[in-house]
Amino acid sequence: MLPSPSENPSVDDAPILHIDLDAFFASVEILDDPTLRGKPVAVGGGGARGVVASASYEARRFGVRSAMPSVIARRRCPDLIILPGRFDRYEAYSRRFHDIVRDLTPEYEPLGLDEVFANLQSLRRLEVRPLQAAAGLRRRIMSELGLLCGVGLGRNKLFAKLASKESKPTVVDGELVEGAGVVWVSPALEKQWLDELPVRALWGVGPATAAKLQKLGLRWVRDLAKVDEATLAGHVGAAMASTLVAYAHGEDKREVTVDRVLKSVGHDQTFATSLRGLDAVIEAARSQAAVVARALRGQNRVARTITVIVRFDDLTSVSRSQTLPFGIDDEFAILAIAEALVQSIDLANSVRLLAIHASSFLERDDNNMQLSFGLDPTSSDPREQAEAISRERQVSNEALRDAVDDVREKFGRAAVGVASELGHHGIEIVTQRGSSSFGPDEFQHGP
DNA sequence: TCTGGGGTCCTAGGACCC
DNA sequence: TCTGGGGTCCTAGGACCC
Repeated sequence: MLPSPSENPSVDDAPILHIDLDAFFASVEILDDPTLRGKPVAVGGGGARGVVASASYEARRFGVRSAMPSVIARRRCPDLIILPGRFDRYEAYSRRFHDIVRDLTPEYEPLGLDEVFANLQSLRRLEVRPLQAAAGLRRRIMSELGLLCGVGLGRNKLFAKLASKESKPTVVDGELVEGAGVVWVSPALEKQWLDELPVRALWGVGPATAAKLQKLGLRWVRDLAKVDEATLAGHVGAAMASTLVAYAHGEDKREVTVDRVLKSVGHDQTFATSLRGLDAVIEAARSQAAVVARALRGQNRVARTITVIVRFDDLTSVSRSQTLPFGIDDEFAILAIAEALVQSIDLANSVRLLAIHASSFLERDDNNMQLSFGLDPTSSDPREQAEAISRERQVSNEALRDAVDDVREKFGRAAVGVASELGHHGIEIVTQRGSSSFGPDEFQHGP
């Protein structure tokens, strides 16, 4: 599209690097099973409601793309091999990918499993040249992992990301066209790049925003550069307007953030056949609560907020959330709250998706302190330890029961027409089964 | 063609406190 | 008697990214 200058930029002209593994999930599957090489392969849900998460370039030649419904993908490519994801495997590759980036610089920020931004500025004194560093990364990722990737370089995240996209192979008329592998947006060419881009190419502009912009007659990034920000804000919100106008002028204040803090965990499940009725939904919530609890404990976090999301067959969604004065990480505690939230939702229509999310994290140790009211559960005195733990358990169960009552009071259980089924069912689950799960074995005190 | 599952961020309104 | 703003937290919904 655009000529890359033959210069060799310094870190000052190309401080930000973006690297993106090609067709990551599909490529890992092919590495693990070489008989798949050269065949159209996709990773994703193969069922009626599945979508493609990753497609090999062989599959892309048929028009298969990620986020495409599998039904459509199969129609375009009848020989498509759709594999379920093996995320443990992808995570293992991702860690090795990050290790290679870390050898270049510790100042990197992963996005998902297959992308990384890196800040090269600290390499200035080492006289590292960005183009050589990028080529070195590609060589190591190929020789050590067997994976292809594209690298973009630019003055900020905006240009680095646009450049890495440009570096990739593409499919033109069903034929694969090699990419450059490494692309640098020189500061002198920034304006030229932006002028040729549709608004949809900008980070944060999806289908909905693109449609709004289109209505305003804004189709190209160069159009956005001329628009009045206050007017735009009236249509897309203040934050979006401000970022879009900045991007259109080539400015991007986003930094490379090394240690992002996790803010929520959750589990979503789309059912092959939609669920009908409260019992079926609660049964599904039971296994989801266990998944969320495991994830929380894996992160050594407890969550104060539990959110339940239900999506109906017409794709409308409703959510209910409850914030507790204390954190939880136990599956029966999460289920007790989730169950009360589910009961507040009108389930007259069948449910295609159920999700449970946990957020507002506390450090587990802070939570223990809060719950044990000054007693030290790590005490060397076994009696104090036992009392602290039993206080914790009691407080948790009482507080949890109060929280469940809060949900019911807030939403009015009679209003949803399931009052007769409720009784103290949820609470009994908590006290009978929750007490064992709140027992001493479940607590992790100290190191 | 009919839309997953893991997340992040933004907005707007209401409650509450000072 | 009627009426302040500002700040923070919570909730519900929407949009977006990989």
